Amino acid sequence: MKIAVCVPPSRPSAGILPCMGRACMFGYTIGPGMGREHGMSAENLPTRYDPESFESGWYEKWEAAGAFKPEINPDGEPFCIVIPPPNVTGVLHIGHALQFTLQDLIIRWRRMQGFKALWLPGTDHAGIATQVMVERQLAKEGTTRQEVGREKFLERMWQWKQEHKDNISHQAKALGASCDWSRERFTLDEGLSKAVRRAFVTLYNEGLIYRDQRLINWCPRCHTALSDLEVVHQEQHGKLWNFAYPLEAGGEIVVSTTRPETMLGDTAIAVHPDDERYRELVGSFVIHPFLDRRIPIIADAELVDPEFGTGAVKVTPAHDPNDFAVGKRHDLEFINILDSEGRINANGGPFAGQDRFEARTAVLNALGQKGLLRGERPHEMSIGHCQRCDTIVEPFLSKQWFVNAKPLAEKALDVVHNGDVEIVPEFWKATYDHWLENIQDWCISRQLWWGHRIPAFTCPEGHLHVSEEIVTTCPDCGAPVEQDPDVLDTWFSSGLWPFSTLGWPDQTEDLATFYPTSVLITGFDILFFWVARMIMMGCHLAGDVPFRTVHLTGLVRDAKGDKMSKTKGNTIDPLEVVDTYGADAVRFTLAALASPGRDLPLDMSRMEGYRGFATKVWNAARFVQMKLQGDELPLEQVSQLELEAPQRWILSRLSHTIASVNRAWESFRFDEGCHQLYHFIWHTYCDWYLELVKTTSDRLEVRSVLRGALLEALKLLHPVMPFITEEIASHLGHEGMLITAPYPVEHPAWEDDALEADFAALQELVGGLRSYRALVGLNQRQEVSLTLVDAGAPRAAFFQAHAAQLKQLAAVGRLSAGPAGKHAVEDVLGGMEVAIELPAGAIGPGQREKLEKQLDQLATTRASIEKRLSNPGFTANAPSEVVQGARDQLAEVTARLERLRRTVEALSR
RNA sequence: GGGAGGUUAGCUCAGCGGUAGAGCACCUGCCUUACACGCAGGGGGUCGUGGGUUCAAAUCCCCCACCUCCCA
Repeated sequence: MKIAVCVPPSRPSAGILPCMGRACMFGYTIGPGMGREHGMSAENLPTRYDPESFESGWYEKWEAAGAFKPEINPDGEPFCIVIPPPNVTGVLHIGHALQFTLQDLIIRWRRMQGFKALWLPGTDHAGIATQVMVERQLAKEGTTRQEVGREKFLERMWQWKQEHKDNISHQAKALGASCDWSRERFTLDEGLSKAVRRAFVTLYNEGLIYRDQRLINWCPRCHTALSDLEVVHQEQHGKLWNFAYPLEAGGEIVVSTTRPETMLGDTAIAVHPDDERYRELVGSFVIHPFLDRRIPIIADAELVDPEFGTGAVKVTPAHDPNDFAVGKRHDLEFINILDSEGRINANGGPFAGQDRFEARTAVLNALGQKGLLRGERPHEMSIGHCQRCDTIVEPFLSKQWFVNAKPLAEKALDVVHNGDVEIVPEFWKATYDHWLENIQDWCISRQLWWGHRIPAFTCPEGHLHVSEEIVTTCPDCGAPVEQDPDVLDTWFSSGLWPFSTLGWPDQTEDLATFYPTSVLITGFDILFFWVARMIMMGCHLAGDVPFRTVHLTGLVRDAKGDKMSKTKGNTIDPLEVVDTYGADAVRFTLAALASPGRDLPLDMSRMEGYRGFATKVWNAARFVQMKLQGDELPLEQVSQLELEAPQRWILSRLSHTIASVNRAWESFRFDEGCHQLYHFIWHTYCDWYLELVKTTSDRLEVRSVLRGALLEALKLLHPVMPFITEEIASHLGHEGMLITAPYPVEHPAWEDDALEADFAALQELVGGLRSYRALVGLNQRQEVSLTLVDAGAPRAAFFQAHAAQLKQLAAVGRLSAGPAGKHAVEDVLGGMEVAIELPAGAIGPGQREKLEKQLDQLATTRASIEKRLSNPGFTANAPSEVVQGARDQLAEVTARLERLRRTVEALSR
């Protein structure tokens, strides 16, 4: 294959229409005075569309040409997308393929429009998730990370990261992702780590990051704190137990609990202050049945609902968020009864060493033995699980680092309200607002090894120093210091991604050029985790919003609409479907299914259908190629000649299509753009235009339009189907690659509504003729005679002039004007009265029945229009064009009714 | 409990104030020299229920039902 490396023309800055005068616009390099011949050197397109044979080749050519780098359009306006970095946890799934497709579509479109377009790729270290993977690997080898040691363990992590990162890049390339790999980033890169340290220190110095002993979510499996967002609440059938605490003064008080084992940490019993039943007891004490402890009875209106259970509540400040607040309010003792594994610690007395669930049973048994159990009943409750390993999380008292999120959230709310950041689809704003308005402080420290080490240093004296640079000795006392062993929440570094990847905190050229970035495309499921935090961090640290627009996509689901998951086994491997259907079909399918704000039920039959579309394009191109002689003119030249109607018509349709496709991309209506492309190429260009010109395709201007319109359509399609469009264009003698060709722009001069109306009439006439042919079972090629009854009608001349096309499209053997023949079917088609001469006896009783059914339908239609028109309110209030439309329609229906009735009557004789 | 989205042809979804659309599936003819991953023709919907606004409502407003998701 001939490889032409495109040297892109310098173009005016983006947003401005590319110069129409430039000869290379339509792919030709035109020397002085002479169009260079094309096409003769290009090989014929193979008969079979075989995506595998050319896809990877094109990717290499694009990359070799530097087409993915923004510098390819040095003078363009900057346009930037940073990739939502896939986790290095594993391989990409079809949801990534969706997002890669949409991002690539937008970036290719903008690049072709002349923008200095950057799509910056990268991956995320995904702290817990990845560490869990490697820990599992170690477990299989019969060891643990503690045994291996921090240093060796991290080596394993980096090894894992490298393998998976390579795999991810490979998958992205197979999909055609045109990202600038020279700018690829990883969240643990030195530059990004520096950004993390700067962010941490800055926020710390501003008082927005602090360390505190608080109740956090603890995963006993991962041995780490989690943020609230990383806890997944699941409804579960539990039990509510009642048991009695003996009163110090004799008697008992019965409390209800879903977690009896926590009674080991109880430091109060709370009742409602207005509750008559317990008023006397407030201020007295109960005796702990297993531990040597007196526990006060307190009154708290906030915690206690007197209607619920017995109206008395045990209070465990160190193991329940509500109780924690009570503990603070009443200055209670905070007794931690668990260790980091979720086992009862020494504070649990006789139960020490037992797992939390064993302890539950043991405590219940012990209560039973002491005769303190007072019954149980089923209870529905919501239990928090670790997002990564599904272990039940434990509210746990622990010293952690937090971000004071409220001040950051306020700004993040502002920028969305005032439009600095646009959220698409808009309805997500409500969810975004709600979350930010109720935001809680964000626990950012993790007891993991894989991540950014917290830049905090402490000496044995307890002096704390937070510093971007490594501290070795305490500036206060000179003692050696130790760095905080913990790492930061992955989302902390992800929150910096749009600017850390561009070089922040250094004031790099990329940062100056591309920040704020233009668009973020990501799934709605990480709106809080990531999108909101990027906005908070960007506004606060980078001084501006991280992106102008965020487009939230739906989730890819299986054909039945179920969520994909490995356990269900309904996941789809992007590489596998690319192998089966070709990357272009996969991309087109995903983009066409991407209706705003909706999930994408992915049915393989859709994929097959769009592979069919790719094949259609391929075959259309083969047809065109067969007609070419090598001297075709570029579209801009040929469109200035006196063209015949079919050529002017396809250019008019093309221009309208170009306009709607651009509009669709502009508004993220990927579905709409794809449907426009599909319809134009298949149902306009192939079904009608190719058929219209089959008899005239030897002429230069016809061949030129045939080729030129196809090339324009290919450019229009290129952002969705980059490979096939590139491959075909090269075979049609297009000079230079489509990836850097100017994106088509609307040509108002080509648009001709009157002509389109004529062609719509022609299509209706052809459709009618085919219908009658099918009605009587006439072969599609068997000729019929057509009479234009009202020879003076304006459209008669148009039809007469296109007798050749009528023959080609509807096998009209003889076209005449004048009165209808005796045995003709009369009808009104394409806005004029026509008579179709069918072979004698073609219409039998069966056909007559169908015609009569048609008559009934027409009569019904007419009645409804008449009803509308007879309403004085309608004629008085409706816009005149609507009323006129109804009148025209009535006239046409009436005319058809008369003609058809005449036909049926004639048949009856 | 709070919030968001959905309910349109067998399936998956567009349309969101002026005569019900697409793709796939289905039925009937066709290998018409680009394409059977095709060509042509066709059947199929009281647009979730009930009210209201309007000359006109799938489309706007209200009530309800059911489904999905998020937050607590």
